[in-house]
Amino acid sequence: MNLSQTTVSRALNGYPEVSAETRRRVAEMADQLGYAPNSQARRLATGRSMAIGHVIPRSIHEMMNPIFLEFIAGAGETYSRHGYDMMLSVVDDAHEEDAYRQIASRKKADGVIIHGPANDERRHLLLKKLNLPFVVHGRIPGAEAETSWIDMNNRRAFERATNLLLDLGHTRIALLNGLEHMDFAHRRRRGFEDALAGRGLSADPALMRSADMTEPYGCENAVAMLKGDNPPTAFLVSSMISAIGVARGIGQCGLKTGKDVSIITHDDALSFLPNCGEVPIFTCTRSSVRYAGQKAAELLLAMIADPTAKPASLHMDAELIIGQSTGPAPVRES
Amino acid sequence: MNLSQTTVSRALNGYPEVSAETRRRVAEMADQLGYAPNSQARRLATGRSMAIGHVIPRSIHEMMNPIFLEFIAGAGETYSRHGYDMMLSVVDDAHEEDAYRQIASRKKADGVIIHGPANDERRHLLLKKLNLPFVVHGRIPGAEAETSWIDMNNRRAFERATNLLLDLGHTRIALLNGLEHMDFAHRRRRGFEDALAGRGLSADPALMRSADMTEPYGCENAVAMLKGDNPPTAFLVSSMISAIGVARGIGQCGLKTGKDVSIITHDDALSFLPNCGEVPIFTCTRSSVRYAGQKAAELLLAMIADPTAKPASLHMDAELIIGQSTGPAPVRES
DNA sequence: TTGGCCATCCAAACCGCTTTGGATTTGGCT
DNA sequence: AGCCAAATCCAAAGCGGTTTGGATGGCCAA
Repeated sequence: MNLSQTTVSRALNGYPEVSAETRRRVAEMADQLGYAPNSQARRLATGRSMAIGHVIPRSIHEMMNPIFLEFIAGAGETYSRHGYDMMLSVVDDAHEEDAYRQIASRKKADGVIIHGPANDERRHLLLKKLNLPFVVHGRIPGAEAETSWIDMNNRRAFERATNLLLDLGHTRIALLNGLEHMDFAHRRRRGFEDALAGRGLSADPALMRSADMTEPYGCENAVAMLKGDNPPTAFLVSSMISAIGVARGIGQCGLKTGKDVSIITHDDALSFLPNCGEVPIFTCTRSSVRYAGQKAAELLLAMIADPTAKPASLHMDAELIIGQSTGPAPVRES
Repeated sequence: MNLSQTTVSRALNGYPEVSAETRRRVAEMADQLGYAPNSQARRLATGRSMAIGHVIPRSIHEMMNPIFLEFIAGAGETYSRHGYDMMLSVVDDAHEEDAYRQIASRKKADGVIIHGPANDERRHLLLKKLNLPFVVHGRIPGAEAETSWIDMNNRRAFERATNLLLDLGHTRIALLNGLEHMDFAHRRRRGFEDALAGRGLSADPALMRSADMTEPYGCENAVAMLKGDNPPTAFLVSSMISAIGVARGIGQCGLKTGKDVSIITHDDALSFLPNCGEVPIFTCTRSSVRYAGQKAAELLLAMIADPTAKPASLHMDAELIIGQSTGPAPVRES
């Protein structure tokens, strides 16, 4: 070959100051020798780490669940398409801040994604101080205008779902929500309450729950409510997994889902929990979290490419899809 | 301060050639200035990338499921405890090999974990050629002795589960397995068949399925089999998610799980699908995949620390836990 | 006092790339 | 032929650490 390091670098990185012929030869050689530039060296030289960080607290709750993985998968596709790496840090809850600080001070990533914002979110303040670009999956209450985020319209989705149930004649509607200190759950609850209020009804606290969205959570609460007096005729559930539990609970009570008791669930379109077919099992509000991951990544990469740009966000509406789990409210026996 | 770069480096990295007093001052200053060594530079200088790679094909199948996330979470804990980063690459199935090659040639990671080995696995050959340390989550048929791996005893778990059902009087047992081109599913099937053979029975192909372990997969096949002639009285299922589907299917047929029809499922101890309590919902073979992740990471880090060491592996037995979903075979009506 | 030996600390080389600022060659035009 | 701009290519200076091979100074035995 006999070419300088400079030329090889330029050839490989697509700079124009190199003839097509030379570029071809370099590429060929590199290919033949299995050469690829050492990424640490390149990162050091360019000052960009070409990686996006995701900090996930170890605690077993909402976060550490399949929804998160699906999001990650979506984001990961976008990253690799743009030559970025994805860095996951699993940390003790107590060390979450440290993790962000380290990413910033050691330059481990060019940006991060904030997962699962809470009502009293603070991470964005730290990241701003650290000057680390970020995108929020969800929204930070009170910081919507000054941050980039991607979120579905949780309030509206649950408002529409509730309205559908009301239209079907249901008035005793239970809400099995996620943890309401999380922003998304908080909004969903508001949508639920708004819809009820729109019909002059008000939510019955006895029919509302807020917890980690496991399967047993759905089942146990469904059974408890159905066996109580003045039971609900419909359930609005925050996740497919819990909805499956609710369906099980309904079955345990000797009732039929979609006939005696209706269910609407939010469906994140998880690959292992398909809820499709001509008539899906569950009536649902659906929004692909994988797609959200892709878009969040795009937003973040754009921010990194142009740090002067204004914050950009994406607000998506969930589809309301009719499945087998809803029907008219049963006529009151009395 | 007025200390040389050398001294600072040594102080921070715990070398002995620096006085306690100086070390203290350096640490204090670093802390105060929020200084931490740039990781790219350090990596370049040391030649170690201090990261472990996980390549996950984008395809939506077994892999891209919650089990994977739980494993990742376990591994991630170990990594961060040892100062390693976790690098995830989500790639097109067709580019999986490329991803490994890149990791090796660009020195993106010091080692990788192979997920979901198949019956005709080849990745380990590539990695050996690339001289990239790796640990297999699962086992590679025919390469058990020459690779490091961590796996549960799939065959034995399913053999024991089958024997339990046989002891309860079940003879028509259905197997809803994962994709049998995957090693783990293959072994589970063997366990099932071995147990039957041990009693002079043989598996009925009409009662065996192999597919992605979704919820509907469980439900649909349960219904189909139960409505067919000569229906099974018990189901052996490869995942909790499908087992939930099976339970739903049983309900749809107007039957009672644990009474009319028994279920034993494998339980990976996923956080969002707890199957515990005094008497768990499902009788199961249980093995924590999160723990497997921790151990796999430890194995890999040890390999990296001492490249001359012989391959080490960990073979874990699953617990067989009695829950509510099993009971004696119903007496045959005839 | 003097030499020797630690305990400390430091200057400089190096890790493998990108990028800057020239140097050299080529080719078109007058 | 002579000149200039464009096209190529290259040497060397970083990037921010770690590591090597001494220097320096203090302390103790001879």
